[in-house]
Amino acid sequence: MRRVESTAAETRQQRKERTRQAILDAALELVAEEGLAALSLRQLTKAVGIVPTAFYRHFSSVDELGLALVDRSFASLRDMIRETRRGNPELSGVIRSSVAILVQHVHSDRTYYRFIARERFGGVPVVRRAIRHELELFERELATDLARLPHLDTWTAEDLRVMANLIVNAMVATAEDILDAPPERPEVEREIVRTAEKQLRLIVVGAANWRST
Amino acid sequence: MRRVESTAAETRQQRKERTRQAILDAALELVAEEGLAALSLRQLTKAVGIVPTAFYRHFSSVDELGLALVDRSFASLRDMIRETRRGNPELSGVIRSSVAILVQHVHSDRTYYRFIARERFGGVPVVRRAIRHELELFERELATDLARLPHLDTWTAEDLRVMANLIVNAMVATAEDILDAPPERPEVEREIVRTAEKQLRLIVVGAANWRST
DNA sequence: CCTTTCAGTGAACATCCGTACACTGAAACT
DNA sequence: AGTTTCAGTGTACGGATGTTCACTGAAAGG
Repeated sequence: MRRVESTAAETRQQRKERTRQAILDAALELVAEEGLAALSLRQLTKAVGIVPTAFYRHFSSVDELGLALVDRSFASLRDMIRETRRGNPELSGVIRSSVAILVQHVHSDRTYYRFIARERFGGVPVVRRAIRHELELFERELATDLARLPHLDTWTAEDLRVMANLIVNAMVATAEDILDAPPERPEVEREIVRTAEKQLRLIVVGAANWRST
Repeated sequence: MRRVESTAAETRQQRKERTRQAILDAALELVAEEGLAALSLRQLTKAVGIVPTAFYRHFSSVDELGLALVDRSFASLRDMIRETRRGNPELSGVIRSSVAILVQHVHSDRTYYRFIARERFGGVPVVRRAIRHELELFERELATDLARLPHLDTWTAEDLRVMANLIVNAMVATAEDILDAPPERPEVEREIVRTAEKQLRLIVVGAANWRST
């Protein structure tokens, strides 16, 4: 069982994992066009280069595939928030840099964010619920980060969650806008970025003057 | 051509229109479960009670059906904004009443809002673009309404659009939350309403103190 | 009264779908 | 060396899919 692999090229587990990843990659491509509900097992396996029945060696159902895609996509999102956290904690630059990091991530992991945006409301129930749950965890993380900001350290946990929810919704919408922006017209994307920054600033200003009215 | 209908019961055009509406109704039901991309023409026509080919007497393609659904759904949304406009213009109560009207509309026209939320990001490209366009019009309307509010009459058109966009995104997310809330637990919905109200208030407070920081 | 229009019919089609089943062959283990 | 495991194969199936075409029959128009 715990033998060192004798084959020079590739062990069996490695091959399997490689096929699994190939399935996930192909699924992300196909889902981007028609959505998970309209995903055909046959064209998926054809894109991977395996026979339809071989799919079941890796996933017991399409729903399970969907959940794996949720995991994979949110791993990228967690990378993003980690990177954002490393940035400078000054309030002035944090908005610009956060949006910039978001844009960069959306571009490099385009298929992940397309998947999340697509299946968040549209997907199969079990996948939609999984995404919703992950976004909730994400909001909670964001809320604890927000609590460290100067004006917000006296806020209740609930108010922080409400604010985090608003921010996450705005950022998801921003991500989808960027995905839909024509690549040959960079000024459209600049406009989206400016809008996102203004919205974040509006929220922050609102937070700074909260309960003062 | 312009004869008064001689038949007592129903004229031919009326029958056709009735079938058309039945198709739209059935489509809204089916789309709620799996999305427009996974809609089957056969089960749709079976639900209506007509033969598959009869569908083409009303729509030349599924995409066209989708666009008709967009029209129909946004007609409901326009009713809503009209109703909201009629409300009292005092700032204090406008948030609570707006959210209340939203909730009421989402409940009575549940399938329309489900459709919009589902197909906004997830749908067939042409439908997604149509929804995006309608939401843009809606944002523009909202922006002109916002311009009449006390603190906002000096704002630039662009800033108003940015704010309207943020509000619309938050409200769409709220609508979907309400749709997903379990009907047997009204306290969940109350929580969603409270969150939506707080978010709107946060935005309004931000707007009131805009550029003052 | 005769003709036209046209919403809906019903059979037929080629194609794609998911999945069951027995299989192969090489890697992994004893 | 012999055995087991198992990722991937290949066939075959019953059923659902979208679209075609010629049709029916009642309402609308002349």
